[in-house]
Amino acid sequence: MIETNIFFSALSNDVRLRCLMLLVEEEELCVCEFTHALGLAQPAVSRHLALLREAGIVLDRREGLWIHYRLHPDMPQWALEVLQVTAQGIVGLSPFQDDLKVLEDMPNRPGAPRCA
Amino acid sequence: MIETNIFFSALSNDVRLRCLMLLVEEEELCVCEFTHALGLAQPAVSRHLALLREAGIVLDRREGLWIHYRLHPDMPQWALEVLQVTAQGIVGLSPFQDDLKVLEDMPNRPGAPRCA
DNA sequence: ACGTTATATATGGTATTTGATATATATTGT
DNA sequence: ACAATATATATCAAATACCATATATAACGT
Repeated sequence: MIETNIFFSALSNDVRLRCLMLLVEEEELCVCEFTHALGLAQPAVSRHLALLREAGIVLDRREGLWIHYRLHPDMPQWALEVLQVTAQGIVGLSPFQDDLKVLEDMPNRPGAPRCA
Repeated sequence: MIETNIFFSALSNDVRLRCLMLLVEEEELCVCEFTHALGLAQPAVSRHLALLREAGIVLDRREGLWIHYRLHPDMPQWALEVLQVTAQGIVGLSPFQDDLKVLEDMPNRPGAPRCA
């Protein structure tokens, strides 16, 4: 990822920022976990994740039917720090706080790293 | 400032991000310094600064004919950290690096805190 | 090969953002 | 009161982003 305007416009949408805040906390998530946590329709989530992927902010990995997303390991250090600093600042606020709670209560999570 | 989408969409424009990166380094600048450093028309700069003001990211202060802008002191800590981390990451790249150099070489700067 | 599940892409309508240009406001000096 | 300077706002066309809905793809089990 190179262009700062693409990076920040990616963060400027609520749905995408909520997805990223979840990824800062949760390491790796599949689409069904995002749709469950955010309470949004699958095409909406998928389209926003596609934009994050094209921006180089997330990386996807297919495993059977599931596609797992995580923060892109090649993201510049400053961009990762922006995400982490933002998460520290807003993770206690709505709707981000609720998203995490809903995700943790989700039944039958696919890969489910247990949330400490 | 409260809404994350307003904050990040403010940063998603090149002109505004360049203004903010200058403010992270320079403390306080007036409009003529922005227009000189960025090489843009006054109305363009003024409108972008207005947007930053409405978003609560900068604060303006009139002194005679000049209007000085600085980072808003009431900005949430995490937002300020986002700006600082971003500056550390990109201040060495174009066009941000050049903006600073052009500003330092500007003749007859108004308040001009000398740049260390 | 067929159905099912998980995810992706396409489409169209509407709203927002942008850049360029013109005009307005506010302050100072005379 | 007038001119000059610094800055702000208004306007409009073009581009972009957004949401909702419909459709397509890809992998798996039978």
